[in-house]
Order: sequence, then C-alpha cells, then structure tokens
Amino acid sequence: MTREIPDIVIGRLPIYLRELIRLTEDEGKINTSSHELGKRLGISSAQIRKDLSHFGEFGKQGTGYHIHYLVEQLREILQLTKEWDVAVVGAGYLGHALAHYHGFEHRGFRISWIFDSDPEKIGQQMDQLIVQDVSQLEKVVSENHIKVAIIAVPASHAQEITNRLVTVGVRSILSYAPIHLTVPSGVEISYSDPVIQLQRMTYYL
Amino acid sequence: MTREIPDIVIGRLPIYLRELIRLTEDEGKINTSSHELGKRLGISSAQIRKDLSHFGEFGKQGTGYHIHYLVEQLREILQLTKEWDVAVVGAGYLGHALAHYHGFEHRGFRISWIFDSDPEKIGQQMDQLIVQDVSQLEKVVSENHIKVAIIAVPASHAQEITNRLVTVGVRSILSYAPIHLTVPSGVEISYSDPVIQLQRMTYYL
DNA sequence: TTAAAATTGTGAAAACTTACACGAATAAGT
DNA sequence: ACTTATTCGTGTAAGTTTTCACAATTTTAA
Repeated sequence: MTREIPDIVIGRLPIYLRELIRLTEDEGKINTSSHELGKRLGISSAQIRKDLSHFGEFGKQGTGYHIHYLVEQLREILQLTKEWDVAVVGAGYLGHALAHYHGFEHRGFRISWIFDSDPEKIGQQMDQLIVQDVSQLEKVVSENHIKVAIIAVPASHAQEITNRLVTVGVRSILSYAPIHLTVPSGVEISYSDPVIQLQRMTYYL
Repeated sequence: MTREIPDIVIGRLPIYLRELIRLTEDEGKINTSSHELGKRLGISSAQIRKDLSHFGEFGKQGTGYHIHYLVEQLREILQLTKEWDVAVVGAGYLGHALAHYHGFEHRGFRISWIFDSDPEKIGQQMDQLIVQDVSQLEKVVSENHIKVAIIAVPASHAQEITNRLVTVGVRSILSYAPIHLTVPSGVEISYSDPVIQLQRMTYYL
C-alpha cells in the first residue's frame, strides 16, 4: 500500500474541485455523481472514480457524492485548508493584473507581496499591496516563510529570480516567463506561456 | 502510413521550437543535438528524436540538427509561417497586459483586436489597439476571418463569448476564465487558470 | 588510412494511463 | 415486498507513451 499517486491524477484534482464548487455555489446542488461531473468536464466517469479511489472512498452507491464532503476531502489532499501567502515578482502589466485579480481568494492563496526593480514602481500601490524593492526579496520571503511564488519578469531575469527564490525556501513556482527554468529536485515549477498554448492549437487549424 | 500524430507530441513541438530559437538567437549556436536540447529542457534525447521522427528525418548522424533548418520545419508543421490575427475579448487588467505584451511578435501571432462591453473602456487606446465594442465581435471576427481568440472575461461571460466566437468561425481559443468551456468538435481550447496550477503544486509541499 | 567518438532513427520492451465491465450497495417506483 | 434504476469502487484488459538499445552514418583524431 501507500503507493505513489501519479502526477497526472494530482493534476486533475483541482479541476474536480473547481467544478464541484461551481456545482454547489452557483447551482445549489448538494449531491453529484461521477457521471454528472464527468459530463460537465469532458472526462469519463470511470476516470473520476479511479482518480478519487487513490485517496479513499468518498461516494455512496446509488447516491453518488455529497459535494460539500468531497470538496473538504479534496482541500485536505491538496493542502488548501490554510491560505498560502504568495509572492509575485515583477510589477509590469502582468504583475499588475495578478495583483488586482481576486480569483485567488477562497481558493487557497493570497497575493501578499509584489516586487519590482524599477524605482518608478517601487512604493506604488497595486490593489491592496505596495510594490517592494526586489533587493528585499530574500529578506521578505525568508522572514515570512513564503513557499509559493509567481514569476512575472522578462525571460532574461527569470532564471536569476528563480534561483534567488529557491535559495530562500520557495518550493512552488508559477512562471509566466517564456523560457524553461532549471530548479533543484523538490521544487515544483509550472509554466504559463500563451504563445506555446496558441502554437499547439494552430497545428490543428 | 499517414498515421495520426499523438496530441502529446504536438504539444512538445512549440517547446522545442522556443528552445531552438533561444539557442540560435541568444547563444549563436548553428547546430545542436537531441542530447543537448533534451538536457536543456529536462526531456530525454530519445523522446525528442522519436517526436521529430513522426514528421521526417531532420537530423544527421554524427552531427545532430542544423538549428535553422529544424526551426523552419517546425514552423511549417505548426503552421506558423504566416502570422495569425488574434482577437482578445475582455479589456480588464488581463486584456491590458495581453495588449501590451510584445512576446507574440515573431512567434506567429499578432493581437489585432481587443473587445469589451464597458462604455468607459470602448474607444480607449491600449498599446497599438483601440478597444472595440463587444457588440461588434461577430462583424469584426467574420469580416477579418479571425481563427484565433483569447478570452479574458469573467467566468460568468466566458461560455457566451465562446459560443459567439465559434459561431463566426474561431477555431482556436485560449481561455483565462476559471471555468470549463464546452466547444463543438473541431474547435481547440486551451486553458490558463493560475489557481489550478498553484493548487496542483501545493499537493507536493 | 584506420580507429574512436558522436549522433541519428527506430523496432521492441517496459511503463504508464484509460476504459471496460461487473459485483455490491442504495434509492426509487410499483 | 419486490423489481428496476443508479451509482460506486475496482480488477483486468486495452491503449498510449516512454525508454532502451543498437545498426548505420558522419566526424574527429591519430
């Protein structure tokens, strides 16, 4: 037992979580089934059941899943029962958009800090935050035990910022820089480059 | 022959393309090998060779790949030899960031239109563009034969905008709305929800 | 000229992921 | 009370993807 759970399974859990919350909060549903959830997400019901079975038995034959209970279980599994403080590095247009985006709230994250190197931007207010000097990055991140960061700097600075973040304890990084980043094992990295996504789709046009 | 090429292979081609361009433009390299490319991307050399072998024989034993030639081949495969006009729907902070981002240039895309429904925003200039009334969406998209769009509207409007885009011929959609969208077959969709990405990583913390 | 090193493309094996299909449990309907 | 519907969890089969390993070719070096 205690088998390693495939990354691909972990990757689907947040999708299930998001749809389950939509199902209760927007549509007032109390229960759902693997079939209903799968139909809404374009995923087979068998896959949803198999994925969840890695973690326990959350459903009931004949009835399906009690949404509130399943949501709580998924939150536990994904460690979303507390809110993670997130540092954003880069206060350009993208950093600005991230600072103003309220979609992090109630989903496990709070953008707590934003950094930039431009003296024009340092001290400026962005939503609830004040842009910090990136020279304070190490100090702030280590003092506040920040584990999660978002990189919104140009490609030319992304690897250096990554190295600095990792050195002071950051272990989950979402990067918007259009470049592959090297991180030590034990550090998770995820990329978002809109061009890569568009290029994949133009193949099928 | 003429076997269907796996989606997962198509998905890696843009990554290879991006790194190859970096290799020539930033580092002045003329040739590379599957081993070098793989090492830089954290992908096995065998996988790179196997992926490329779906489309032809682009390398030379003993030497590896001529980067310029391989880049041109990948651009052909991904249909990036022309520039695709892209419509952005939603001129909030995110639409603003997309309009000002110059990373689309030389990579096969040009943000050509941006739409919003807010009268305060319509007519405003964003980088080179003027925000258009979303009521003109169908007219503009069909008249300009736009095939690629980016959705940057709230979740509550994303499905409606998607439907309208698809109706007038859009076939590749990148959505930043935190919601699963339903599209007819033949339409490609790709999602970018930072929270989903962060939630996947917190599992490992 | 010959030997050693580098590198490709690929068939086959291994590993991984998804889909099928069914027993068991529950709920709904007659 | 009995029958029919639903739905879960899961062992197994099928399908997909990655890795291995090697013949063939080219380059480099002695």
